[in-house]
Amino acid sequence: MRRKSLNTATCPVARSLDVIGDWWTLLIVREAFKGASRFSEFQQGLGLAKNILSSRLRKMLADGILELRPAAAGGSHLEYHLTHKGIQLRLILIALRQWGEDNLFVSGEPMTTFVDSQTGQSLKRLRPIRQDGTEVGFRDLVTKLVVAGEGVD
Amino acid sequence: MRRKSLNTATCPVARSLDVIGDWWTLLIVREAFKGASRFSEFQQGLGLAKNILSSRLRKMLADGILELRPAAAGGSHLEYHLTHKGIQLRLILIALRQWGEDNLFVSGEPMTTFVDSQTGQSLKRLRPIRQDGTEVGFRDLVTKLVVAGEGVD
DNA sequence: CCGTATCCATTCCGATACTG
DNA sequence: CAGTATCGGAATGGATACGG
Repeated sequence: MRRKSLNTATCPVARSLDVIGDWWTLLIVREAFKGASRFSEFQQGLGLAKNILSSRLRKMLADGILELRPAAAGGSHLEYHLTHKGIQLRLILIALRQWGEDNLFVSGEPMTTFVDSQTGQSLKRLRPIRQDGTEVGFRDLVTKLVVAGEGVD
Repeated sequence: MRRKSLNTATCPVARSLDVIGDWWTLLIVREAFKGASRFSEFQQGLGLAKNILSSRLRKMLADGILELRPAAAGGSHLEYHLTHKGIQLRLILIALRQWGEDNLFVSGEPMTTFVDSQTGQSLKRLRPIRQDGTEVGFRDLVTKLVVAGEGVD
């Protein structure tokens, strides 16, 4: 039987996973951030089967994460580009990356990391902070039911 | 054929997805943050089949995300608790949550959100910042190859 | 209450061949 | 180059029945 769809869940985590919670989607987004925009670039960068890539790209277009745009340099071609919604996934990639850097590598292994292209500086670890700028402790978060669109606090 | 394992990739995003990149693992972590620690609590909170839950819990134990501890209140029972490695997944949950809140709900829908249990304040959006505290623009991130354990910049 | 074992349908994924 | 079509093996997921 098909997995339950989570797209009506009240939990945003569940809905997010329903859209991007598979192995390839976020890696496609990663490639897009690295500059990939064509079918072959994604395929070579990821090494996945073409039919899988095809179906993922189609789903990501439908989900509004990618959009098709004519090639920049006059080519009569269509390219896949991140939408605003897709660009915002960058935070999730950074969170995944930092967790992986801190927990999945042993000292000495080669590893890629994000650096600022201007200064070469690396990034600080992301931290959850309250509206007033103070930091939230590990266990000090509770879920609360609100109505979307009505500013909380 | 089995999906390629990504656990030797140099990209931390790929390795992270190899460990937590399926639909249930992060939801189990979410339940654990909400206080679930027993098999039945996870099962009722998520509504997934018991065999799936069983295999996921086992894998998460093997991956060091959960650990078994004797029940707090003298019960002769074992409970699943997040390890430090598991607790650090909180950032990923927050990133997923904020993306979902911003992109997957229409105004008026009921939605859960994180608030600070002390003050009731909601959280600010996560932001990537450089070591010097300044904010990084959307496209100003490049991946760079480094060696794990050697501090970058 | 805590799982494990089995069964079955669906999906995922890779490989390959093929079209425009 | 950019996909689509098809195949087969493996994994996923739900339901149920069963043992500790």
